[in-house]
Amino acid sequence: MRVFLGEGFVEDKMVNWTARINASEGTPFQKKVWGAMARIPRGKVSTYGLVARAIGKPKAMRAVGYACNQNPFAPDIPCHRIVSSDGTLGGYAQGPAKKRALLKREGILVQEGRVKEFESILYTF
DNA sequence: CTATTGACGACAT
DNA sequence: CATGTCGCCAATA
Repeated sequence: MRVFLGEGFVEDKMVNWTARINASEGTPFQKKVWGAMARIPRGKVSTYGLVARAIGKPKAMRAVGYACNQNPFAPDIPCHRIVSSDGTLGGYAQGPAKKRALLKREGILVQEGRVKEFESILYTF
């Protein structure tokens, strides 16, 4: 099944976020980031750089981080599943403990600041 | 317009 | 493994 921009998952259910994202206050760039993030399934993680690549702006990983920080749909649009390129946790608006808790609830463990089995659960779009 | 700020990343040391 | 540097980009002041 092909997954389109704007579609994603809440829990395990596929949801189309397009209308809500478009109606939000975000800038065009932020809306693209949120739409891409929404596709990351439960149990997987991705990275700031991969999201940047997925929206056609491969060098905008820092700006992606900023857009994550502004995500008004968290945690349904799962910005907590975005981690750093080396598998370390990266930041979170509500603090690293919250990010770890959300991931743990999805079966993703963070040990010594690094996502367990990072390479094998990486979502690359 | 310029300057500054970040939930970054690649590379050097 | 741990820092530091530099490049990059969107948002903001």
